[in-house]
Amino acid sequence: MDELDTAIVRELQRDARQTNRELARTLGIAPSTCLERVRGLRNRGVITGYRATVDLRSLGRPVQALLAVRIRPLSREVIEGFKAYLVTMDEVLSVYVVAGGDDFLVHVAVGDVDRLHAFLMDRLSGRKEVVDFRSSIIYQHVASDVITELD
Amino acid sequence: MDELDTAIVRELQRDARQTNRELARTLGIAPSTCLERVRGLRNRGVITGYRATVDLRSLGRPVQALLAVRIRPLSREVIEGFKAYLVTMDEVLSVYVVAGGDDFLVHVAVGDVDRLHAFLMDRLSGRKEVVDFRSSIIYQHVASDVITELD
DNA sequence: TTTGAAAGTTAGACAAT
DNA sequence: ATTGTCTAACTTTCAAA
Repeated sequence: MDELDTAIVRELQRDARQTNRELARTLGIAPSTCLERVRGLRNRGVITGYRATVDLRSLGRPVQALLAVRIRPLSREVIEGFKAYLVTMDEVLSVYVVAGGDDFLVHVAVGDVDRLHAFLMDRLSGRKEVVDFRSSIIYQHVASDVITELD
Repeated sequence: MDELDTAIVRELQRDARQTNRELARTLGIAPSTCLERVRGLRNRGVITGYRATVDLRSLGRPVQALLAVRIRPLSREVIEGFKAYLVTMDEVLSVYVVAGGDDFLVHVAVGDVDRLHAFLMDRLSGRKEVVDFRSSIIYQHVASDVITELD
């Protein structure tokens, strides 16, 4: 991860579909060099993929919530099982397994509040391992699109 | 958003760097048609961008946490100001403005626990509007890479 | 809207440095 | 590791259906 790698990672986070030539020109290196670098970053697992980002509203899912869930018993099996269950559901965008008061934080997006309620009642509260949960409506969500090394 | 648009959005979330020809072949349409569709989705704001995803560990940021922050007063100005402050900091990956007990949930990634502590003490607890916060270490974070319409 | 064909551009491989 | 060159593949435009 020298300066060049850092710049490539930054640029491809900004726009993953720019051409290799364009990227090379930005960095002031030959396209073939650039291609080699990008391949290296991909192979070393620094770059893990290339994804289109979408507008949840356009997909008919304007209502987002964060669910703080407590489960018991706190065994590896139960945690993995519940996590696996969560990620199978289309409503779920993101699952955080956390320390502290809560065990899971689950980011969901649905069509409306009724569907959120239905999700909580029909898919969550019925689970044996779920002993408690709170749901918080998300008013705004901002994600930084370029992640860099620190310092 | 007909069936074709849905498929394009799905495919480009899976792999944003596949060629237009490849995508067209998958969908069974002509490349020129495919290009037109993709442009449409981009212009209509359904697809908001194309981003490389990165491995936080490779960027030297293996320690993640979720910070639940309460701020006062809860005015639009203070909320926007605090949010703007958060997103300027490289440690911050994501900011959720939420209803309920907490006002903000902040996803951060840093190099080690010392730096997490330093962040909390030096950048967060000093702020006038922050009346309380809890930090939870994230053991695991799984994000679904393909977001679809529901039902 | 969708398409095929044409023209211009790019990706990817490779030998040389 | 980086580069220029080469060929095959690709993108993009546009006239026609």
